[in-house]
Amino acid sequence: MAEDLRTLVEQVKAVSHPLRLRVLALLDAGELCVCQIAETLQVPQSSVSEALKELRRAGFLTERKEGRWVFVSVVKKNSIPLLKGLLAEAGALDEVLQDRLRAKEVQATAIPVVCSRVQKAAQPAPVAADA
Amino acid sequence: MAEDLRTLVEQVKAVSHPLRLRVLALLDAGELCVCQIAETLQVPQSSVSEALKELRRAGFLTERKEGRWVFVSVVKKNSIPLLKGLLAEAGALDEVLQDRLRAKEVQATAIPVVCSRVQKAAQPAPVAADA
DNA sequence: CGGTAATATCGGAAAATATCGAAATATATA
DNA sequence: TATATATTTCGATATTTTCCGATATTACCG
Repeated sequence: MAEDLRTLVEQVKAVSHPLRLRVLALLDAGELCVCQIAETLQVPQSSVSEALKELRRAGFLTERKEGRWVFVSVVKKNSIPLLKGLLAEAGALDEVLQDRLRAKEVQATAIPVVCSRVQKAAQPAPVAADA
Repeated sequence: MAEDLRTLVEQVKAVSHPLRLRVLALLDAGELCVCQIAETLQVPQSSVSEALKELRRAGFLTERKEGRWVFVSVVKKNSIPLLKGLLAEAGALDEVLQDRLRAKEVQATAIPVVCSRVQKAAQPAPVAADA
């Protein structure tokens, strides 16, 4: 529960953005690490990182570090009525359900493989051979 | 219930703003006309009008016209989980409760008086007498 | 240590939004 | 019709946000 209007507005702002809401709704189905999110949603890793920063600031996430991986998940949402209502709606959306299916697939692959795939995707462009 | 992510984000955006959220929370306590809102919150009437426009677009308001006055109120909120959660939080905030008290006071005055007061407040500045 | 892998932060140009006075639109009433 | 009144829309500026490649940071490994 927010304690003032300013805080509540900040929380709302945190989810008033397609990627951030998508990430939140995705995580509501279970924890993922940053590169898994980037791969699932097919967006640059830095964008995911920034999205997570905002969601964290709003108090919507908890984290668990495992080596260099950061696993993120949604806080117990009953403590935040706003989250409960929001995720109830989001969880019913096709796009969100599809993201979750995609996440399942991503999870079937070993994390280091997923991560390196995300790194590769960030490369400028593989300038067709120099031979 | 929003039917896609884009729509849901638009709804969230509509309330990711101090004035808009304040107005929504205020109206949750009962209908008011535009000038009553402006007077209660002590903000320019055009700002209230713009705030209402966004809230309307999001589907959060219903209107009732009475002469030149427009009375606005919040839609039945159980149909929108997001609203339910949000207003549950907002309704507990001091600032919102105080706004509602102020609205009660404003409602004790006849509407035309309130409206003209709001109009006056918009004047540039009453350049101290010409006698 | 040096190297590599995962994540975070920065830079900064483009796009979006906020703000509020002024002008335009209704809607009354005389 | 003319005038006043309540609300909406416009205009123009200021501020904030978005986006993502490049770079920094952190953590592990040999």
